[in-house]
Amino acid sequence: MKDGPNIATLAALIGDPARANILTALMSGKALTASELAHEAGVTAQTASSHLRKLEDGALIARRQQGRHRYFTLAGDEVARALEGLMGLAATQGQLRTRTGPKDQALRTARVCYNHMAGEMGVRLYRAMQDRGTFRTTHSGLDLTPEGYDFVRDLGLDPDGLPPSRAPLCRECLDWSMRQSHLAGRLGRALLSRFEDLGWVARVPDSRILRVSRRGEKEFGRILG
Amino acid sequence: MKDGPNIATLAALIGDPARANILTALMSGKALTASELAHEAGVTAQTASSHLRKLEDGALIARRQQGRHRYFTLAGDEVARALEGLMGLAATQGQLRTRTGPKDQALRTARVCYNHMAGEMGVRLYRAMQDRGTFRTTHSGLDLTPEGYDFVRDLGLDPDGLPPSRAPLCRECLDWSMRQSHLAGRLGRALLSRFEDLGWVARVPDSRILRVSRRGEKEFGRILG
DNA sequence: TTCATGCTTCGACGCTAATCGAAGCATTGC
DNA sequence: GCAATGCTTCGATTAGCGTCGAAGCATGAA
Repeated sequence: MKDGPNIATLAALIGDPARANILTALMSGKALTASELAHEAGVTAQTASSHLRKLEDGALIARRQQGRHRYFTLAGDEVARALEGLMGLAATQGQLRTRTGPKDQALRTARVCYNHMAGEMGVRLYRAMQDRGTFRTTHSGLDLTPEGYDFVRDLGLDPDGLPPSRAPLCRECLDWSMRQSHLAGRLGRALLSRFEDLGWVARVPDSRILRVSRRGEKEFGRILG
Repeated sequence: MKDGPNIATLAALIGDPARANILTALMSGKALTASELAHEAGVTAQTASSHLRKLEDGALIARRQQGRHRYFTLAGDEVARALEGLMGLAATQGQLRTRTGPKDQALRTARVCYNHMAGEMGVRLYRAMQDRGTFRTTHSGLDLTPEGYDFVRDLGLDPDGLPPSRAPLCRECLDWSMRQSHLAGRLGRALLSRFEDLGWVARVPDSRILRVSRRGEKEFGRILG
């Protein structure tokens, strides 16, 4: 048999604890330096350097030199999606790192998934948008209806004016904590960015947790009906 | 940081070549014996036994004793989905096992993805169904429209009479070769089964390849317009 | 230039885990 | 009961890889 793509080397690459920690840290969407990642992974700089090299060779992360720092990010959307997939499976098996502490609860409420919003807030928002007829499925994927355009414009975003990229405008992303989809794609990214600008949510430093402000609570409550 | 589920142990479990081969073989959806899997993985029976034990402890596969044979299957939908996700990422990186040989081509045309149809045929079918307005998105996921019910009934299936399970009726599954979605879920499973009964497609032994019969070509051509 | 910072390379150590031969249990068939 | 088949357990070997100390190399600051 041995059909299909070779997943062994890829999975082995993710399968080391230090590298998994690095990748998880990069799921915040931020670019982090080698030293920061070494600290996240709990290993020395030398060891981290070796891991980063392997991850880069495996095309899971990308590097960007800036001065004497080297910033690393996930190589792309595809990588983030596969990682979220693994997290989803791990979560169903109770393989949670922390035994549902307060931090875990905060993660489930709202968090960053690479560059869009995930967790309960993300899923509820996506559901509310669906119930308003924001989306339609076409053969090329998820698309905005005219009502959807209005909804997005009301939030102060122009769907046609988003920064172009290879990624689709709308895409579903399976949420590991909710076991339902939330919104990803260029629109998902733009929405999170917009919510931050509006001060509805704020990133907690050194974490993927999103803190929802009082104002955010109110505004989301209005949108979610 | 160290937020979220522990993906390292899970990925490490998948990351061994022998175990990856075993899991890939089980993606055919069939239940295979320990000896068959040992052969697929290219290791001796003892080694395979050790791997199977680990996979079972990791809740990736399930065993079923039958006489003096032990049959193994994937533990569920979730596992198949995560594996397909990894294959998707691996495929984008050109990590194909066989360098696009004839076998690879056949896999891309039509194959089994756990229990539903994937590859070009699967994606084209799903697209055609979408263009006919077969589906609508609700907050609980993908659902059939009245037109969708008619479409499925015309194929000789009763959507309400499908075998019950925890899995949703309709679900998207990202196709690693096409980079687009095909249909999974209980309906996806029922459709593949129906196509086999009708003789439109047939499984190639010891492989995930689906061979489309002449009659199948004609009928699919009719459906796909 | 000189020093400090950030990262990488080299080399050596240690440990985990994959592998298989041989033996041990079950289950089935005769 | 006895032999054959299918699978697992045990034990020993081996190879690979993660790890870190020490040194090397850039870049930027003083």
